[in-house]
Amino acid sequence: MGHLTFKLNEKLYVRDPQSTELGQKIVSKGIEMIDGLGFEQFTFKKLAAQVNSTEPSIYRYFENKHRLLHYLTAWYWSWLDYRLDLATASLHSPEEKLRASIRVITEEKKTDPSFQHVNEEALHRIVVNELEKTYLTKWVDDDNQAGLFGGFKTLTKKISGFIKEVAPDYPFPNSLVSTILLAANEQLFFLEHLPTLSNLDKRLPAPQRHAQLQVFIESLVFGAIQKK
Amino acid sequence: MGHLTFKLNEKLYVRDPQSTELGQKIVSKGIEMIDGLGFEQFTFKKLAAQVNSTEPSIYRYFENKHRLLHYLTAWYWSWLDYRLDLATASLHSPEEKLRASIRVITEEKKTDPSFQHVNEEALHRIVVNELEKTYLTKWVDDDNQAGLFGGFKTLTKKISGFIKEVAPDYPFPNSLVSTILLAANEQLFFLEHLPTLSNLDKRLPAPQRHAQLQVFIESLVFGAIQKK
DNA sequence: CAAATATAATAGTAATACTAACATATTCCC
DNA sequence: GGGAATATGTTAGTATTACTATTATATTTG
Repeated sequence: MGHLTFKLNEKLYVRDPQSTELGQKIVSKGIEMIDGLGFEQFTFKKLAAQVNSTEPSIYRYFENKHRLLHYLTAWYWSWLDYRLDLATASLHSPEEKLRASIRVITEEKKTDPSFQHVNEEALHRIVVNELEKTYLTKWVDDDNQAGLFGGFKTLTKKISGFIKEVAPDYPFPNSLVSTILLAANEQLFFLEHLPTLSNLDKRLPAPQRHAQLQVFIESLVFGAIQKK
Repeated sequence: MGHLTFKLNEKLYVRDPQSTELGQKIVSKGIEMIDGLGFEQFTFKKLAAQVNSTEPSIYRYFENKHRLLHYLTAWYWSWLDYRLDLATASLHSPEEKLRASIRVITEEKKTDPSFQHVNEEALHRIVVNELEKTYLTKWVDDDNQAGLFGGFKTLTKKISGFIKEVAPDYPFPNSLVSTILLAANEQLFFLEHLPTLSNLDKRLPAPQRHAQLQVFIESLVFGAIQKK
């Protein structure tokens, strides 16, 4: 339990939070607090109080709260990538791998005992609610230059590769994958807050809802590439 | 020229900006400035300077800059809805209407002489860059209660209606429409800032790019509902 | 044990997102 | 034409945020 770590882009932090206890507390409490308060209400001052430290100490790990959000989403994409590898390792046909990818994307996210200090359920809610805030900023191009979106790109490329194997002539594999990666989260958001924009059923228990989501995303992917 | 107006939800503003000159200047300069600066860098103080007025005067029209963004996106959805009606009025088959809807969604947005005080090109860029900020907030549920997302819902429902006519058995018409409404903008954003996440070609001139976007969205919609 | 390193403590700044209170200008209508 | 209402302007102020600088104190390490 808690024996794995991801090597994330060094530009994501000032000092690697995995290397010290304070750093780990910043990450795990940071997840808790962003999940609880929402990103705009979350501040390093409040976080400092929760980890029994001070604002300047936190700034020694992350340039600002925005970079912390980047770090968390990058971690999330690495985690999905890892889960994708686990789910596809034993599979052979690209179509099976594609189907497994969609399952990984849409399945309910449960806390993974392989990673301490990270509450994946809370982290997934953060991704659903805040992901877009990592790139809808005036720094997108600089952040992209720095490689901060590498995790998202890696995952997109991997799934896109399966699509290319299944349907080599489909002209929009990357667009399709980036669309479903976002849509899966958007639909969960709409389900919660703007239910008329979705056909997922809030009254169903979580596993069924995620099954519906999976069917929806499959209808997009396999429909677009014409394999039913 | 400039002879049409939309009746927007009264909760979007404190005082109707269409009713006075200052109000109209706030809207048109607001569009210009949010487009130029980005939403976070845009402030009522800066806007006040541009319209030769003062912060408190602007607060008499909009509760805060967030509500102004709501107002602008609501206007945008009303405008698309209006263009959708124009584009489908003469059509008869639901499939044609659906195809026309996708064209309206994906086509290049040009300034519409029917509406003064609104630069639709700039407004579309704002929607591409800032739309999500209207709902990814702690006020979503209150804002939804107040009906601020009515425009988006109306448009979704209308297009969803076409889908239901074409494919009565497809279980996710609303999800499909909300997904493509967002995806069309996301892909334009990625094209500009994270091109590896898209297959649209930045080197192509705008009309062809929008044609590609249209083909991509058609592949999603007609693929999902199984009509090619 | 000294030196390096990490953290804490304190204080301060510019900008933001407002709000209050009051003055003035304009228009509406009797 | 005069008074009332309405819209706008003026000035000033507040709490919070997102930092930064400086100095002091632990703690680890070689």
